[in-house]
Amino acid sequence: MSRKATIGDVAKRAKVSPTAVSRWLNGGLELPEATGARIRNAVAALDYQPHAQARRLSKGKAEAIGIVVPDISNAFFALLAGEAERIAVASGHDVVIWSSRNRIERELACFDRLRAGYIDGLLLITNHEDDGRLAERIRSMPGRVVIIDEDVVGSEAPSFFVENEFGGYEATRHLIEHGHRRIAHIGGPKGVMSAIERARGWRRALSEAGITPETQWHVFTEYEVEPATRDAVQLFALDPLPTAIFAGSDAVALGVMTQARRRGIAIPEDISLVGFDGMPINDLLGPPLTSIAQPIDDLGRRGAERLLAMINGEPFEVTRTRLPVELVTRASVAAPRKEKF
Amino acid sequence: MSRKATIGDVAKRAKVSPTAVSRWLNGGLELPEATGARIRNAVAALDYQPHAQARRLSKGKAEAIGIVVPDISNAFFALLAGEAERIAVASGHDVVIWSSRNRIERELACFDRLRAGYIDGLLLITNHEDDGRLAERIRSMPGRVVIIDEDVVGSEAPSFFVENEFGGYEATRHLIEHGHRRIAHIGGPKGVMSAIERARGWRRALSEAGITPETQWHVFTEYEVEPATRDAVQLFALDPLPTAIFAGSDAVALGVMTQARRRGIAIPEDISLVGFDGMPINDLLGPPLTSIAQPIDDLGRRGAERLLAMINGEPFEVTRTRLPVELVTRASVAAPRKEKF
DNA sequence: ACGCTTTACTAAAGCGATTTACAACGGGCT
DNA sequence: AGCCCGTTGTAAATCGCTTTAGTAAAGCGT
Repeated sequence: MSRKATIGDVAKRAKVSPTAVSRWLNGGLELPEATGARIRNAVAALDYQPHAQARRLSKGKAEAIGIVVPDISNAFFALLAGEAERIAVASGHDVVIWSSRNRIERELACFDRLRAGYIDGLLLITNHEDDGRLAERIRSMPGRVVIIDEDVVGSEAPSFFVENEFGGYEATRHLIEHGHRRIAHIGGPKGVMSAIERARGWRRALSEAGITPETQWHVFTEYEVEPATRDAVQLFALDPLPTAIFAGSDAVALGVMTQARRRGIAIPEDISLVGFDGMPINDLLGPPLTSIAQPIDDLGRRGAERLLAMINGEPFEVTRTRLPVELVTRASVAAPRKEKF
Repeated sequence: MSRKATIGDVAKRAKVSPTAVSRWLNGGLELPEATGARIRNAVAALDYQPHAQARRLSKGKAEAIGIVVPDISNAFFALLAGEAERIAVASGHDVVIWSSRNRIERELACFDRLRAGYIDGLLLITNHEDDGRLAERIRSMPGRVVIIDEDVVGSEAPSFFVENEFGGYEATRHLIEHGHRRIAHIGGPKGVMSAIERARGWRRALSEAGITPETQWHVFTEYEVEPATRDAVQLFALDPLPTAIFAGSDAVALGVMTQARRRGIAIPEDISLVGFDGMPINDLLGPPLTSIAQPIDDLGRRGAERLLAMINGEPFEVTRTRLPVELVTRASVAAPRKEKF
């Protein structure tokens, strides 16, 4: 196998200078048809492709963006990343995906990649509370970072969230309308914006209905199935049991379902359940899961578009966009059992 | 914000040559503690990081691998890619993920990236029949490609598959043992190895039980929920209905479930169902889905390990490894209803 | 005091593109 | 004839790092 053709080889074959080839290929030089044809033929004959690294070094651009997600094998993030990837690839950028596994060191490492020029910009999706280091890194790279889905307190970057408070409110309203009053909430970690806001919506709906939640009705967990399964135990230890549960994400709802199944508690007959995310699979769960649907595609798309625009020179501006959510009713909610007094 | 520090700045500050800095940092030069400390301090003071593109150009390595999946937002591929990513990152490589959306042009484009040096190696996961172009590209880049999960006919590369035939056989045996005899199969596309092998296992099990499948019992679809939902219609048009269905993947089984639900057909009471993949979510479906579990993590891990080893100079060798599968029984299989004659 | 080895580094040549600045040439105008 | 200008290019610098091939100085044995 012969060495890969370089621009010099093409130039030699087309009997012009490398400069001419480069400029002609990149559209910076008009040449008579005959010369153009010679270059075109040489490129074809040698199957020439500009060397990625050399080009990047010269241009000072990586033509790539990074996406940091807590875990790419989580369907929600896979969906989000998939959409962002689609947008980025369409505009000629490569996409490097990192699973941070919620380790802040891994997230910080991605910023090193950014500084080192591996990528031109970063789409950041976190899942946990920042200790200040992330925010500092984000501020240090203005115009290079877009935040999606979950806030990083004190950061300054364009960000795209959903209406978490309203979603929590709607979910809880829906349960109240079905006659529930003992409505527990198992949500994301303390200190995380989405968890705080969703819980706030839950409280507001309860309060409007004249219900005062007991402290133990609110359980904190992580937005993953395993931890949620573990922490859901606290819900099932309540006496009396809640008649309904608002889960802070669909993954958390999956944890609740797992735990309910283990204990022979039927959903929705014994306990009603509402999730948050609106994953496509919800339709097929047992039972199909009522959930607050997020516009996942929009989050990914708009985040990616904004990042690419900034990379291409759109002025840096700190915006915080809220995208709407929507209640999707399925079969995991029913009226509570009649209680005996 | 000042310009990023270069190796020259570090050298100046540490009062040595750039060569010394480079070699010392890369472990190619032993220096007295005092000099080392000066460099270390300079690096820290300037917050120096080697420029990614320059380093790559110099070394002739991208320190990155690519992963091509049909669709990253499909949970199976997300799981696979996630595991491969973990391995690659652990060895200091970046991971570029492409969703091919089963368009062969997009897959070919990834090979251009490989040739252009954007990445050092490619982990290829396809889902469809090749027209020969993929195989040719793979052959043209020996030692740079590893194939996972699905064969590319005529390619020459290390590959990791699962025991599809045995899986199909086991799934069908399981149904036969429950008393089923009218067992249909809806599987992946014609011409795709996994689909052919799984169907072969299905046929063998039937044949051993003295059952001759009718032609219409075998429906072809794609390994995605949407197409499977559409094509499952053919199964429900059969008269008499099959009492059991072996689906070629869990996504296909999801399609069957969707269609059954629409028609008010109960699983497993009216029809039993077995899937293939063993996705974690199967536990929580309605009903929990019996399935042939693939060692997804192993596929991703071993594929990535092999690719990295080849990049690091392990001799190129065409191997085809088969990983074992395992029947995981859940609630989607029951005995067939008694028939009236 | 001489040559040899070891220590502690460095100069300069790449890597393969892009880009800036400039040059040769022919033709039209005055 | 001399000048200008558009066309058709080219030479050389640059991006920031790695790496090959050395060199200067110190140490050491005899």
